[in-house]
Parts: sequence; C-alpha cells; structure tokens
Amino acid sequence: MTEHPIHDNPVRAFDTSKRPLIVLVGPTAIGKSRVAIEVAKRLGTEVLTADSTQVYRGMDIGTDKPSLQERREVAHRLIDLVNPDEPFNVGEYRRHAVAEIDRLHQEHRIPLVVGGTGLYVRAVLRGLWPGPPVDWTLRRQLEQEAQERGLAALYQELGKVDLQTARRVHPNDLVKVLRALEIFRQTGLPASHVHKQHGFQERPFTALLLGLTMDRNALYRRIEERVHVEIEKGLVEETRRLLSQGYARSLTSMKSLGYRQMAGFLEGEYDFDEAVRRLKRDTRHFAKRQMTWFRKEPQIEWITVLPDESLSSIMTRTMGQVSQFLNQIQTGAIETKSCSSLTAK
RNA sequence: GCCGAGGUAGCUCAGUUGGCAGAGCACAGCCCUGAAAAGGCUGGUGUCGACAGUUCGAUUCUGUCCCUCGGCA
Repeated sequence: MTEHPIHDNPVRAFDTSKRPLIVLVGPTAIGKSRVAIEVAKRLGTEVLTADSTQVYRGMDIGTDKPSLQERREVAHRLIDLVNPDEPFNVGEYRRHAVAEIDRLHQEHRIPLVVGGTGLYVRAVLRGLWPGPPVDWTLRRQLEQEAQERGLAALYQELGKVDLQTARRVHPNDLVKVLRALEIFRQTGLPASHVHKQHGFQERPFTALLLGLTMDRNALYRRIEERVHVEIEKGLVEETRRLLSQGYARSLTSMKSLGYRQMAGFLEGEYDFDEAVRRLKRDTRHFAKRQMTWFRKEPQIEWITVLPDESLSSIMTRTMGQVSQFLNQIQTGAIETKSCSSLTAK
C-alpha cells in the first residue's frame, strides 16, 4: 500500500446549519465499522467512534480498533485519547465528541458517530447534567467507608438524603450507590433532583439514528468468530504487554472484555481454554445488554442484517435511510419533522 | 460375562430419614446521567433411565430390565 493523504474522500459540502449528525449503533461484532467506513466514504466525512474502550492507547486488538489501512481510507476520531490508567468518563467523551462534531460542521461535513456504548451516544444526542464529575478522592473515601461499615449502611444513608434514588438503585449496586452519595456530598443536592432537572432534554443536533440488528444466534456465532480472530491477532500478547507495563487488572480499562479474561489466564487463575470460554460468554452477555439498551432508545431506524449478507446489500438499505435524511436536511423538511418528533415524549 | 460407580433442568451436579426437587453455568427479560466493554436486578415443570411391587402417597424403598463409565476376565 502506497502512502495516501488521509482525506482522499470526495469532498461534499452540506448545509450544516441544522447541525446534522448521523449515528450508527448496534451490538458488538455485528459489523458496524465496515458499514461506517463505507458511509463515511460516500459522504466524504470522518468516523467519530462512540466506544468506551477504544479511547485507551495500546488497547487495540481487544477493542477491535479499525486497522491502519482502514484509518488511511477514512479518518477515525475519538480513538487513543488516554492511557489505560488515566481516568476517563462520559463527560470527557462528550467534550471531545462535540468538539469534533463542531469542526466537521464548520467544514460543511456531516459527522458520523459510530459505536456500541449506549451512554456515550445518549450523552452526545441529549446532553448530560452539568454537575461535577467523579471526585476520586471522595470516591476512594466512600469505597473505604463501604469496606468498613458495609454497603448496606451507605445505602441506608442514601435513603435518608435521597429517597428517590435509593428506591431506584438496588442496594447491591455499589457503583451507583456511591455515585449518588458522592453527588449529594459534593453538591448538597440529591442526584434524583439534579437528574430530573436535566432529564436528557438537550437536543443539540438534528440526528439520524441507525441501528444494526441481527438474529440473536447468528450474532452469537459472529461473536465466537470475533474472539478467535482476536486470539490469532495476539490478544494474549497484547494483554501480557499491558500488564508488564504496569497496568493493573483493577483498572476499568483492564476490566474490559478480552483483557479481563486473558489477564486471569496469564496470572494462572484458569487455563487458556477457560479464558476463551469466559471471553465468549461475557461478550455474548455484553451484546445482550447493548440490545436491551438500544431497544428502548427512541427514534432508531433499525436495519436487520442477514447472517451472511454482503456489505453492498447492507449499504443499499443504509444509504436509503441516509439519502432520505440528507434530502430533509437540504430541503428543510427535517425542521418540522424533527421538531415534532424530538419534543414528543 | 463378573465386580464397582452412576443415570435428576440444554450442560455439570446436589438433594429428598418416602409428601410431585435445587445450585452453578447456559439461556431469556430488565435497570442505568462522569467506572458504562463498568456496575446491578429478575426468571427453574424437569416423563428425577424404563417397567413392576410395597405404600394413602415413590424421584426417594424393593425387584427386574436398559444405558454410560471404570476395573477384572
């Protein structure tokens, strides 16, 4: 492959005054990236990844980052933003994403957000309550308290300051109990109150939401194949390298799919076959959770992909939706449509 | 052929001093506002190998048979 400039895509100028945005979601291993690359080429735009693990540098195989070849064809953003031990969260993601979207709009291009991290996509489409992010000093303190007094005691405390959240969050859900208490200690306000005020009501963009879906069993078969491919590409070596670089298994990044299971094998907790078994299982469970999340997300145009469907066939249907959206943008028809549907609850 | 162990949920197995059975995994449904590939919740009727006997009642006890695994011939 000879060197090529990054943007050898045809340049197409769009009216971006309505802040148009195309979002492609779907469960892991369904084939989002290759569809995204095709769409991006045709629109002369870039891919903005909405993936909570691809933001980590050095975690390439397990997160299924696009290859260098693919990145030469189409620029991918929001990848490799931090090291695996640096804190990262939805808020950070949203800031980066909005900056990239703004930039593309200024270039009269339509950004293409692609990913499987539901919360990240939601934060882009509907905003995030403006309160303070995790205060890790306070969080560690709360974790310590949970150790000493028991989670039940903290849950009780939450019940006293924020009954609504306590009712909504299960007493066993450490992460959410601590976050709710943290919000109260930081702001003096109950999480339920500030969240209700925000209510994901922001609508910064005019978006087309596309969702890829597939027969469950067929998807599970693809997941198995994906796991084997990752192993062949060197997932074990990649994990070994990350561990030897000092990235602890307790890091959220290292607890993500692939690394968690391979680290267990490398540290002798179980054999290789068991690690592979677990990785397949956990990935299936993850795909299922993603489907649960996206299913209730409003306004998704679902594209059901057949088990062995060709890319061009998928593209025909995808581009059908995209062209319709572009027409609406250009003619202004979107204005009435999106306003009515976006404000409807 | 003989001896031993065993046949219970899709899988691995537990259990019932006789009152129509339960864990893990699988699988399914769900929750989520700065850890989100994280974290959490919920869901178990299955000829208890087959047939016969004892019993008010058998998956449990008895007998016969079938099957699986191991050992010995």
